[in-house]
Amino acid sequence: MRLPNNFNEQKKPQLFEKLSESSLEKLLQNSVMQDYESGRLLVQQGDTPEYVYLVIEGALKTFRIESEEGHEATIRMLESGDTCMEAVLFMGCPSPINVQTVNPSKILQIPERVIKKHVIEDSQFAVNLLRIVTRHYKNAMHQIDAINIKSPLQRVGYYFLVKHLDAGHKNLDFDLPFQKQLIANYLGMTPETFSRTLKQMKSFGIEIEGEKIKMRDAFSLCHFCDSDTAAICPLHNKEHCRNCLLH
Amino acid sequence: MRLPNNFNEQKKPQLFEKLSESSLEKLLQNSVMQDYESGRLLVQQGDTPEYVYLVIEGALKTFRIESEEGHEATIRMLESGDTCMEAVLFMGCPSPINVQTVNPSKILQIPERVIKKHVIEDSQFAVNLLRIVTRHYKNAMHQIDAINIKSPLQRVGYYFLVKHLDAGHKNLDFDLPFQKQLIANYLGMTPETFSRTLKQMKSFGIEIEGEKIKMRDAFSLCHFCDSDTAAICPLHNKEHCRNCLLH
DNA sequence: CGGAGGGTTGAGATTCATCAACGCGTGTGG
DNA sequence: CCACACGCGTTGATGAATCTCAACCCTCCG
Repeated sequence: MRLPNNFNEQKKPQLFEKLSESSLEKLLQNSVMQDYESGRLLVQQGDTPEYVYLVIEGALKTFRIESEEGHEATIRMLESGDTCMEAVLFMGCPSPINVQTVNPSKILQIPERVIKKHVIEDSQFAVNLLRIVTRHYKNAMHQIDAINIKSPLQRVGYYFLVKHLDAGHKNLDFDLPFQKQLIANYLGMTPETFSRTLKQMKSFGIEIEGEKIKMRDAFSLCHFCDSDTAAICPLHNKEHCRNCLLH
Repeated sequence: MRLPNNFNEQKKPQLFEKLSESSLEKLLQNSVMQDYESGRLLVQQGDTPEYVYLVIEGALKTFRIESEEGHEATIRMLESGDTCMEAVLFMGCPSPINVQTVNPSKILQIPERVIKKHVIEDSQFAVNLLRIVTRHYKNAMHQIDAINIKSPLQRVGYYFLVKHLDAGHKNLDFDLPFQKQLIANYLGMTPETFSRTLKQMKSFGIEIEGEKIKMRDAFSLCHFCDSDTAAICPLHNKEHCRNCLLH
């Protein structure tokens, strides 16, 4: 079992970060690499969790379904390098979420037992898990307040800001990593309102062409910043962010 | 530093669960017990996290504030035995949340350094933290789908169901543990709609008198159950839940 | 060429927030 | 002891915002 080189070179907390060779080997030896077609349901609400899923290539979404109408609420959207179900393993209950591929995907699956055993044996691994789960939790908190108290415009703006910082703050262009329907649902709105909101973004100096996003300048998205995102932004407090609400 | 006896006798995952005497002692020796009046702000968005807070008596809420209008989004409401800021410690960023007392409270504060060091030294403690954080995350996921795809009636119903199961499924009566404003905000609605929704609950056999909730029978709330809550319900699949949407 | 899926646009309906007023219980100060 | 103010909860009328439904365009693909 081998992973692509420089698979771990990302800024997000990673499952295998700083693990010793032997520790990593133990995990990989008991894991399975698998290919899936797009739209494949890997986990259903109510299933007992069996694996942690690590996306090698492709994309997944995790979501909940309401029983009556069948409406979906997207919890997370995962790209290459992301994991899911690590948190669910430790909840001690059936899975509260569905997991589904949204593209053809290559997935590494690590069995539940292997993970639980390894947490006890390797405290670095435990810390990695803690970092990952808390990161998820942080995003969830942002989602909650976004849906509760932010306007659609603010939600899209904040989403763009995060994507922009992810892409490196020097790039004034970036791509939407998922199809618009999916992003819309993740942001708690219909595709229609998402589309309408995108047009409003023009007045902030943001041009949208298909999935390409182009910012007029590096400060176009400052308007949507908040205190815990400012801490990540390399422009914060160096040159004063023009529209920053924090000032 | 001593804790009340049988402080650990709860079904929720607890910070000090299964710790050895010496391990527990190390934690408590470096902690501070403090009393606060109601309404005291313990942590602000943007602060660097300094403590984990364990509620001995009283109540806290954690919430986020939107910059423009000052609207609040409640993330969690804590009672005696609950902790907060454990997750934030491992996010590696300024606190994304505010923490405030909603009652006069007695709080045990464990410094950040003590926690981080102890996670490495005692893997049982690491697992405890994982359990707690994943529990929070689970609740956050429920909040997200509640606000996204559930009607106010369903949100209140589900909230009641959880409180009912918390209180022990044999009790047909239980109390609202917080003031209605707060619960309303937690559920992502105004106090007005919360009040109006409470009246609708009567048609499901739920009587509300002030903060007292009285269920007509043990199945009154089955209508609001979902797959991951059913796993906790002692009535599930024994006697078939009458209105259960899962069947 | 035709169909399917994603995205956009428009018109209408619904729902919840907003605003305002009131009742009620409590605590306070004259 | 009473008057009053205050906070919380409730109720009603109004309006705005977003969802819904429908039609249309586009691209991709068989």
